[in-house]
Amino acid sequence: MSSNTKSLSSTSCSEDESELRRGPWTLEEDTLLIQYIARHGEGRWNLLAKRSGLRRTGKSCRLRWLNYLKPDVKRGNLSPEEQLLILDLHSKWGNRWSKIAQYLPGRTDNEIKNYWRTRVQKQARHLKVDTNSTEFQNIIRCFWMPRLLQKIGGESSFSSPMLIQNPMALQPLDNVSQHLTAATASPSQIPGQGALNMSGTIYNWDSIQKQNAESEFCTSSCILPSEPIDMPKMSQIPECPPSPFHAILNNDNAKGGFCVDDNSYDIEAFNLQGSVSAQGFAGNSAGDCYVAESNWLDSDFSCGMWSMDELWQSRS
DNA sequence: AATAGCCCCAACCGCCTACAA
DNA sequence: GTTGTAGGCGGTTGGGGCTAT
Repeated sequence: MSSNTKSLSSTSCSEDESELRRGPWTLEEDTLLIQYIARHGEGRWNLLAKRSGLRRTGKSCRLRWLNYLKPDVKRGNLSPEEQLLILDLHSKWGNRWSKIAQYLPGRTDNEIKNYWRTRVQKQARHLKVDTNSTEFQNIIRCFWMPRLLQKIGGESSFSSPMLIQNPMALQPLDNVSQHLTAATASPSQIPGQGALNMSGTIYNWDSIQKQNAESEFCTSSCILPSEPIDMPKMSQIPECPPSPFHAILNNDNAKGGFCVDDNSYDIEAFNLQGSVSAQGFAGNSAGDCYVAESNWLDSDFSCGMWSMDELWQSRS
């Protein structure tokens, strides 16, 4: 959307020279703002608004600069890595958009917020669940995030500047490193190929992919586009491990299979066939399978493959 | 080709916090 | 301690563009 071509808001017809402008920014306004900041720097937005000649509020100027004009603002679709980060960080911090945005260079809190509302919440609506519900958290952890991981791993080389620049990002997943053939290293030591650095840990994508490839039943047929998730049943599924990294990477779970279609890593593709391998869902009772966030790594998830029917039966 | 409905995102709003006077 | 101001944050909205019919 080109905001420069938008017409001004409803006040434009009776616009007085002294009135503040609202609505979409024009090219002239953008230029004024950029030039002023180039000369005087950011900050003191109300002063900026007065002195720059812009008939805007300081708030509006700040927002326009931070969300649109700032040179390092990244445009375009979020990469799988970025989506993964958002999902993971949101599970930790909730709607702390600005905090989440700190770990995605070039992305604004507004953009992340929009992503969450338009993509993630949309899916929750379709599935008739609340985004804060356990069911939806499970779906994200057990289906969406693994898809993103697979997508990331499937790309030729993983050298995400985002993750490398933000060693604190994905910190909640630190536990995973204990179960990986991981070596700590500074970012400068990171090999160019096949390694993901999180929290100073190198994750070897080759081994990740190998494990996935070895996973039983991990074919595209596991998840078909024809049958949506049955949410009433889904809601009965015991909570799965907090992190998909665990399910995918943990050797104990190598038999498990998340089925990922390289071409549809977005949540739009969340559909299940009658039989689904959902590592971490399994267990003879909710108590068997539920593992608290703090200690899931110590628990035994090696429960093999379960069909959805088995899962439902196990819950009954 | 026309149109209705949906999607996306830039921008606004209200609230909160920090800080200076 | 109180008040005013600025900046930041999360929630919400409006409208242009896209898509399906």
